[in-house]
Amino acid sequence: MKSPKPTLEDLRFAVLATDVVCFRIIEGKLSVLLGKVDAKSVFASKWAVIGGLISPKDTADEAARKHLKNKAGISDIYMEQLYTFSNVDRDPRGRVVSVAYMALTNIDPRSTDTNKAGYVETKWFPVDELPPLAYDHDEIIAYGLVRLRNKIRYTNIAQFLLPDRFTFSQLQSVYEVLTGEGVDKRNFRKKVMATNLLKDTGEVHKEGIMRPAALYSFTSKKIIITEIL
Amino acid sequence: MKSPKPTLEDLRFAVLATDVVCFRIIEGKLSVLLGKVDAKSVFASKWAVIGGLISPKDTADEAARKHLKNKAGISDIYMEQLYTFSNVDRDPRGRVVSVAYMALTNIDPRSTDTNKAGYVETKWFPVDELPPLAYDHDEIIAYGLVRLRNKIRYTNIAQFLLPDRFTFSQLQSVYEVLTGEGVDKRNFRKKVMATNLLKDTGEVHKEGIMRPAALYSFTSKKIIITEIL
DNA sequence: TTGAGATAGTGTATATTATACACATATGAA
DNA sequence: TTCATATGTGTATAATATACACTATCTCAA
Repeated sequence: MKSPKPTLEDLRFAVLATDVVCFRIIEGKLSVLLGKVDAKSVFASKWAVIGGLISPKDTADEAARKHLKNKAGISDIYMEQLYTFSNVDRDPRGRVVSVAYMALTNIDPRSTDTNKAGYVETKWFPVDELPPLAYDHDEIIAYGLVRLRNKIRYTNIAQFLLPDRFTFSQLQSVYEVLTGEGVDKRNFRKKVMATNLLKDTGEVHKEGIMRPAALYSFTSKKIIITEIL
Repeated sequence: MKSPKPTLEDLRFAVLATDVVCFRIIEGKLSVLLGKVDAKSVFASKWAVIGGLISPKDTADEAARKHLKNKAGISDIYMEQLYTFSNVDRDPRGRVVSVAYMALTNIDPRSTDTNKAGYVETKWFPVDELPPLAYDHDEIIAYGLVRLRNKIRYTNIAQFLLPDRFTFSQLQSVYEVLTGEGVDKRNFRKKVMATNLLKDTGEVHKEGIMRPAALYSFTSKKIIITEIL
């Protein structure tokens, strides 16, 4: 026997959320920004990636950017959609479907003008030293890691983990941290230069007692797909 | 001034849907399965990819499979999530967020045991001869096309567009249709064989008056990532 | 002023991989 | 038996990737 036709309310059963896996390389370690969950929550004292509910007037993208801004003081950041997690029991409080994003930055973009809707505390954790995580956020972070580690090889997204102008050593370091393997600097330079993704700014980077290094920048902020490594 | 705390009903504003871009190669043309929208709809006489609402007990994946089965009589098909479309006005009737999927098949898997909740008619259309489409389904199909055309180059998903056992010519044809460019059959064979994705079944394919061709199959149904073309 | 310490920057020889290319083979039908 | 049709195979050359080590530029301290 068929059940009666569902009402509109039956269909509006789910709360929509968004979660943003924000990556940054800190002292040679790929790290992710987490927020400590409020003590009143089921997941008290666990950590979660930055996120929250989507409100009626926002797209998932807009909601993701708003939560980054309100809860972590982050704006103007590279962001792309990862995957939508819809397991029925992923949130013990009820049905929550989450559209996950990945964000990349090279600095700590957090400012202090966050409202009180956020986390007890936000903090960057190296991806291989993660604390206990709330919800299915381990799965979400793992998904982001795979995406990032693949995409670095065939797109120009490395730029979002670097300052606007950077040395070849800095660029190479990003690749080594993400792939986990070292490369010969002469061969690395040849490969990267062959892609035409970089331009020499003519400026040099002076720091400490070392020989100054030429500063490069990416030619395009748009995602360009081309084999690199 | 801040608005009052939203109620649960305020947050459960969206209807969740799923849309499946189902691909199949028919007579050398990459084609997609569409359903003609009911005459009572705003999009009457337009065509849509197979999909529908997600119900409370289903994940997006489960909902996608159920709609394929109920509305197009399709089951046991390769499927992967594409992207979630959340534009506020993508459905003129109200807020509908859709989790899009891509499905691949080699035959017409439609059976006639579809219930009446479906479309006026379902039909395969070559991707470069699409009829007027409902909602943002042009965008969804375009997204699926990009995914498929990229993924064929570095995974073993070509298998889902082929029968279990296939000749090298059939395999090469899949690649040529999807990439839009021809390849030398000796070089193609070398590249594919180097990946170890295929095994010779020992059997041969006899058809018509031609020399029989050896039948191959993929060694794994699981998605394997390895450079092919 | 000179040498030590630190990182930047460069070229070549060799191995590996990709490409271009043409003919003999197996089958059924006439 | 020969014709039509699609199958199946190898090699020479070009292009690309890899391995590898020294010189250059700067600051600081002796």
